[in-house]
Formats: sequence, C-alpha cells, structure tokens
Amino acid sequence: MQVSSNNGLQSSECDTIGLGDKLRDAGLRPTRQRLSLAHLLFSQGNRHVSAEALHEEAIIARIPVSLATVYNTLHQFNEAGLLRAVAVESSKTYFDTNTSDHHHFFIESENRVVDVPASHITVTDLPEPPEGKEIARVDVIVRLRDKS
Amino acid sequence: MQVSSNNGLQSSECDTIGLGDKLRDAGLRPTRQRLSLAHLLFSQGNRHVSAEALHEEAIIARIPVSLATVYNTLHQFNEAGLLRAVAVESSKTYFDTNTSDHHHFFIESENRVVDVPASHITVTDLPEPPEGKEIARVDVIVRLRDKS
DNA sequence: ATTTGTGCAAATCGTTTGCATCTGA
DNA sequence: TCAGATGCAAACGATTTGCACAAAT
Repeated sequence: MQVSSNNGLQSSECDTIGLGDKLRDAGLRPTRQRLSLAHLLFSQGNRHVSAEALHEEAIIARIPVSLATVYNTLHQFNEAGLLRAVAVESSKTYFDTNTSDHHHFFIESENRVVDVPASHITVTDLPEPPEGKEIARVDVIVRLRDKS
Repeated sequence: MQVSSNNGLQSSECDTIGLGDKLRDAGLRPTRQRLSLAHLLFSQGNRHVSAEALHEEAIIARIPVSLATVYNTLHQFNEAGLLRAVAVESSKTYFDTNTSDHHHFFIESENRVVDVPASHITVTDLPEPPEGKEIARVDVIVRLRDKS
C-alpha cells in the first residue's frame, strides 16, 4: 500500500526500470504518465480498476494526467497483454492487472470485481467452437448478491 | 379475462393470448407495444438482442414503438425473469430470450452472442462466496476469435 | 527533427429521464 | 376513471476523438 510516487522523474531505477522495459517490450514508449500509471497499477498486487478510479488515484498521487490519457493507456496496456479487460454487465469497464488464467466474483451490490481465490473453478466439457473460430479464452463470472 | 396462471403452456409461436398471460403473470400490463415486442422476442426461438436491434426490427415490422419504450420493456422483462441480460465486454447490453441455465459464446469479430450448444460446459470446484454473500448465478463466456 | 504521446474540450454512443399525452382495465 | 404506459427530446455518464502543443528518440 505504498502510494507515494515521485512525481515524474524517476532517477531511482528501483522498480521503474522493470516497468520501462515492460513498456518497451510491449512496443510502448515509456513516457512519464505511462510509467506512473503502470506503477500505480502493478505495484500493489492484483487490482481491478476503472478508468475513472485510476484517474482519481493518479490525481491524488499528484501525477498530472488527463482522463483521456488514462483511457488510452488502459487500452494500450490491454492490447499489449499487460492488463485484461473484465467482462461484467456494468456500465463501466474494469481492467484487471492479473493477466493469468483465473476467474472473478462480481459483487452486484457494490459493482465490484474480485478475483476468485486461487485455482478454484474448473470448467470442463467445453463445446466445439463454430467453424473457423477458435477459443480466445474462457471467462467465468460468479455473480454474488447479498444473502437475504 | 382468462384466469390461467399456470406454467404448463409455453407459447413459442402461437397467438398473443399466451403472451398476454405471460405478461400479466409477470405483473406487466399487456399493452400493444409490450405484446408486440414480446412477440418479436419470443416467437423466433432463442435470441440475443440489443435494444437498438429490437427497435429497428419493430420499426421494420411496422410496430410503432419508441426506443425509450424498448429499453423500458427490455428491463421490465429482464426483472420479471422473462429475459436475461448477458454480461459481455461490449458497449451494448444484450438480452437473451433463453432464461434457462446455459452459457455463451461471444464472437469478438462480430460483437455477437450465441448460445453454447445444449448442456455443454460443466463448472466444478466453485469457491465459497465471501461472508454474507451468496451466488446469484454463474456465467461462462467463451470468447471466440477468428482462426488465424 | 521527426515521431509519438498528451491535454483539453467538444463530439459520440448507449442509455435514462422528465413530462405531457394516451390507454387499458 | 385513472394508475400505469408511451413518446419525444433533452439529459446523462462513460468513452472517444480532433487538434494544437509537448516530450521522447
């Protein structure tokens, strides 16, 4: 839960070096705002953020970045495989920093996405995909409601 | 007025009488536009429609109905359990006329939702829901991409 | 210097809402 | 009658886009 980020310049190459390479490898220029956002996203364990939430976080951390850039960045990260957009029936889009094979709870009352605890859920008996298609991935959403 | 509130008779492609009862049972007044939309929705087998698509269909079928009413109606049907909103990562909301327990393909290249052929897909090893929550339902989305 | 990213505001898109007008029971 | 439905247009929230400016290579 460390939040304080050096606003902008990162002369200390501790973990921003890794991020820089990560971005470069993904074909993205390691700019200030991309590095900052990447830091917010990837240095706090697995997260599920909306663009708006990340933007607010950035502002609070005194990282000057516009909402448009946050959207751009999230999509670029998503396409680069650094993030994963989660499919939930909600007006907003959520991005998951955990790109490994796993599934989600969706808490209806809070509009919140949570990882399903490790390695639970097994999907078997998958159907044949239609002609000319292949399975890109399988998403399981366990929708939770408040116990009545 | 007819008195039946049984569930035995399903109207797939019959008259609007069955639909009228269906709506009445759901606590919805069987108005012209609701009956017409219900007819479009339920007399053609299982469908996955967006509000806009259904609206266009209605216009083409010379059923005068506003887009706002289509939205209202879809949501009312959804809450009444006559339809099911499908969670896909897409800007639009899709409604499924098949309310039974089943799962979906999502064809990325066409932004289209399709039922998974009967009774395929088994989900096991479901996790314990967090304290105070219960599982409302489990959705599986098999995302398909064009075979490369 | 050239290319790519960024910020801002305006534009878009899907969806919702306010309100005056209709309609079905 | 009269609560409940409908249509329209304006309002809305999330996301995108156009373009001038700034930063990275």
